[in-house]
Amino acid sequence: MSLFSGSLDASRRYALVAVERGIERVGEDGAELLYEIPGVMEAEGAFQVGERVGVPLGKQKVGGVVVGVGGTELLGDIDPLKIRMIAKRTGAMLPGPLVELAKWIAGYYVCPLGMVLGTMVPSAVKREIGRREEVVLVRGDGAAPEKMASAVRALWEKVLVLSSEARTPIALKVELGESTLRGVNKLVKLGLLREEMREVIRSRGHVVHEQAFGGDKTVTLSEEQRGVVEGILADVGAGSERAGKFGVHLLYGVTGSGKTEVYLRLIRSMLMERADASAIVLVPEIALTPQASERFSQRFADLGVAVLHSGLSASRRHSEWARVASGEARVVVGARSAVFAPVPRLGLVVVDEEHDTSYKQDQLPRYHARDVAIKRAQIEGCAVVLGSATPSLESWANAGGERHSPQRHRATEKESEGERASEKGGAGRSKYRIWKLTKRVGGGELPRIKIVDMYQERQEARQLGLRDASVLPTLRRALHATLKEGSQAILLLNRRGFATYVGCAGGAACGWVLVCDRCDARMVLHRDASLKSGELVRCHHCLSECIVPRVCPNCSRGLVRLGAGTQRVEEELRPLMEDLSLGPEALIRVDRDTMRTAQDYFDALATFASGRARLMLGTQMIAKGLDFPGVRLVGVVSADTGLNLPDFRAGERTFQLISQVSGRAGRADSRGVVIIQTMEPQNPAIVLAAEHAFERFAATEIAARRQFGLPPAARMARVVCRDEKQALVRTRAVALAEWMRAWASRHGSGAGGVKVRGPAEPPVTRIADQFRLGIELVAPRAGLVQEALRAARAEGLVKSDAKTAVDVDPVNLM
DNA sequence: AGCACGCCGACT
DNA sequence: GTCGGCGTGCTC
Repeated sequence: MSLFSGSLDASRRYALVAVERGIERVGEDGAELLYEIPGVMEAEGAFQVGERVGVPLGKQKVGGVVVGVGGTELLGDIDPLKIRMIAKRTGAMLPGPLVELAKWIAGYYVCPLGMVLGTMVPSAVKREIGRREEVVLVRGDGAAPEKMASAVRALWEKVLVLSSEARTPIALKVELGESTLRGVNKLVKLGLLREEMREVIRSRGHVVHEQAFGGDKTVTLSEEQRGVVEGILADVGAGSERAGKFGVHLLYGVTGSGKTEVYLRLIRSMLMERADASAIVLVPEIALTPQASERFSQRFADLGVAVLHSGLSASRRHSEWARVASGEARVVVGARSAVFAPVPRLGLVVVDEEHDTSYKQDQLPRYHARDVAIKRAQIEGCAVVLGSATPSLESWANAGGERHSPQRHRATEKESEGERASEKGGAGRSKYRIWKLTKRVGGGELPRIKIVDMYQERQEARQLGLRDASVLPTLRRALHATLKEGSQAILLLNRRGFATYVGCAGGAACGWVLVCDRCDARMVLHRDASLKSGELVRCHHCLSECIVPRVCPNCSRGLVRLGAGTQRVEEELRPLMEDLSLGPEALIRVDRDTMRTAQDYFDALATFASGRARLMLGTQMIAKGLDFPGVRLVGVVSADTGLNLPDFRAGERTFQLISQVSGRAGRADSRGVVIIQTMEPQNPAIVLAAEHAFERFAATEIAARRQFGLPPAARMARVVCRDEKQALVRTRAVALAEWMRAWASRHGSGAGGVKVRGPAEPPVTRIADQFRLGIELVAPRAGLVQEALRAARAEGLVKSDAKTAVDVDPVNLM
């Protein structure tokens, strides 16, 4: 407590601080706490909104961000005696627009402001990792004395030619061409140079070695690319007074059509035009490959590039953050959280592979980086470019993609026009501008995609004596031929482990299946050479592991290992590699089990790029990112893994995954081949993906979503209640759903209002001993959904605690 | 995150 | 009557 507390002094300064650890009261105001600014701190420099501070909260000290500064008027009805002093200025600072963005996120995703601000600051920055004080030399005010040794005078003359910025003694020595510090020290003694302390972020931590991939070649743009670049620049108002206008641009370009080159040109133009501006490029984490980062680093070496990938050490992360904040690095390339890069002024945002679901954070705050990027661009007044070969249906609908479609279906035409008018407030104008790249650069053709029916193929396999094979005859023959001719192949199976489950050999007669004792899910069998048994089962939900029993605990029969994951396919293909006289290194498996660190992943990609590996087998990790010119064949071992999920986006996901992985096959000089194994050869998601018919897929899918009142035709939020006691979840979920329905009927139900669905059991009803029940809110406008959630929160029915999860715009149905 | 507060069951 | 279990709410 201050010595002077009690005597209210109008000259006191206060700061509203949003503390990082959850203060529940969410809402327009009241969630932040008021602290007094100590006079001595203010004297060092005025406090600003966005400054990160340490404050006492109860008995501990916590971090928080200043969201308001003022005098006694901030006190309101708070007892002045309760107000404590800010304990520390951390030196970290969020630019004003980021604080505004945080407020929007807190409102939109219905979570505490402090939590949002807390996630905007990387933990390496909070923990001040790599922060050091070092001595630097600056030119003093004193004049050179009359009497000076000639060598010293000569040195001083050299110093006067240099710029006046501060340097470390060593740096100065090197710059002056001296071999020792002797001369520099002499100048300090004479008072010509003055010592000062400076704070630096030193990162000595290891940097992930980035293999050379041939680097960046400046290419000439195709007609199409040039049209897009010029069109977007014109829309942004480049070259005019109003350069820097907000606008969302959806760049829909087939795989290999050179979207990246378009981003590069746009960034160059925007940053040359506005010398104080920076650009942010978001990519899915897994696509943040050395190849991609090298391309940006080389092209923008003059502007400074910060690449934020998961392989960075904490100190490096901190120093990159500082470089971005200072404007030293004006191009930021990173995954989801890079949308919070503290650039001094934003000139352009690019969201590559905008449909990618990894942009949605699955923990609090559950934000979608693409949508946050759009909001940030709106706040800062700049353009956003969303790029994809398979745009999310949300973005496609926002861009009015259906109307631009050349093969619009006559059947849906009338309906969609009518609906759109009401959806877009009657104007019928699209929120985003759409730009298309329809041709591959260099004139390459899209790969030929062949669908094979797994029922038929299995029969053939049995005749050939291939029992329980996952890679069936057609794909097997193509793989054999491809490897034999010296080309490379990629095989996708979106399932880790060896077998998807373990069951009783008695089959239906017994029915026993090995399930997790803490979750309502089957356990996945993984081979593990380090164990005596050579295998274990793991729950992919709670990560618990156990040893496989020898016999069925129910009936003592033997056990069978059913369903194939990447490990089993790897084992199945080893003999094929040997047949072709290829060594073990020719086949690499890329999934979360083999790729523990970013370095492992980069090494694997480098091995494949070098041609030492000929076949890359993996999960969706291998579906995006790199271009490997040697790849002639892409195989999808089972297109059905995602198709049968109880998620209304299952078809969309499958379409995207097939399109993405197909894009890896064949480039400029040779047409690639893609073989898709499926049990549902008639499924539209697969058939249309095979025909490269995104626009037709989107049109039919959006029509279906509209019919069922699902996104993008509506907006959705989910609330999942969790509890150890099943009865308690039910009570809470039912109470919440009933309250929501009552609220909805009071606030205009029917087509224009909020619809409440559930409570309903999610696909996995129990995870880590927590029973779960979900409630869905659906409304034509996002604002309505939030209004409903906020009202429920005000009632105390919804909290962001361990027992409740609120997810606005969910991308997977948890 | 801690920690005080308070409501309810078990025991001196 | 009191002790202490833990579930709930507050921290400027």
